[in-house]
Amino acid sequence: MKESRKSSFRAGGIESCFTYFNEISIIAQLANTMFERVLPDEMTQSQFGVLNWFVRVDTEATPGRLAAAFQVTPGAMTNTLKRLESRQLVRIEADSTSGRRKIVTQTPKGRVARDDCVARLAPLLEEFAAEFPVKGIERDTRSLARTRQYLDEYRYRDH
Amino acid sequence: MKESRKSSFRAGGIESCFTYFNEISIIAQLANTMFERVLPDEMTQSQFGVLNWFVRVDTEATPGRLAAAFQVTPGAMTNTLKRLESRQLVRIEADSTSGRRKIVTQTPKGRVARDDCVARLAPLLEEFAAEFPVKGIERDTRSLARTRQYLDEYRYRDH
DNA sequence: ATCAAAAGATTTAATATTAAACTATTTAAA
DNA sequence: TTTAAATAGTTTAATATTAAATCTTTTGAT
Repeated sequence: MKESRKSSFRAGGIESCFTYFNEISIIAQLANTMFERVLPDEMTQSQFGVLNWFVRVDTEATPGRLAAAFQVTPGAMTNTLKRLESRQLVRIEADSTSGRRKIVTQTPKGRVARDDCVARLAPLLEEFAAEFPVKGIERDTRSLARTRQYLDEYRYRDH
Repeated sequence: MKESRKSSFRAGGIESCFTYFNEISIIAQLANTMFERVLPDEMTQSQFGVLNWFVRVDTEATPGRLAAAFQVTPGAMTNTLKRLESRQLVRIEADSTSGRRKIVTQTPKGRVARDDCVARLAPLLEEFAAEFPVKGIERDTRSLARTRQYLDEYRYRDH
């Protein structure tokens, strides 16, 4: 079971970047699994994400804006919103100013559900925060934000 | 369209960590989409991941070891391997030393397919590397590796 | 030696996501 | 004003993934 063998990207910079994105995607997967394990059974990450968005970003949104914010297809967002609506955690209404738009808002019940999720997530994050100095996390976050911004802009360039 | 409102995690450390994981998961999603766009149509990230694993880590593996390495369920890996096998990019054989294990290896054709993927990915990474100093990326990677390690160990603790 | 439990892999049913087709509405150019 | 193109959202068909059930083989306790 020998680990670590030579790679095949020629330049070192490329190899480093590849490893970098690799670590990021593994962390995302592990954190996702970890979070989903403590969320209520009927609540997925995507659903929580939407509920939390209404607290962190804005009080209302169109389905399209949410799809863009979470980088999923419009169809995926239709599905997520329908599930949230069926449990009355969000309200979906016609936009009076435009017949093709809809307006999504969070219901009080949705806010309660979101707060419950946050309460379940908090201990995990607290445990993590106890292990890693906040200063370092914040510095890393700033650095990650630059990468995120780069990728975000990249996808609107021509390719 | 007002962005950025107050959060609701009480402690600042928790909030910072939440933002941290949030950035990571957004990057993972964007990078994944970006990578999948340049990979050949019939090749998914998961499939490339397995092919690349054989170059980066070891020349043979059991399905279970691969499932663990990629943090997916055994069923998901069965599916991925069957698809790779159907295109003769990997070989799946019985393990002579154990009747319940199987041994997966990469075929020469699989290695060629992997090299082709790397060639397609390289320009993207090169462009990225040109924008971000390698030193910084490597420092961030070390930091991320610590987080990954923490999460990796976390899931084996009792909860 | 026997047998219960664990381990490795697969199958099944359900869900989430995507790409692509489609419907309806709005915009803007002729 | 008419109409072609663009925009917003939904639906559909296919795929990837998961959890749970199942099958087989191995391990280990007695």
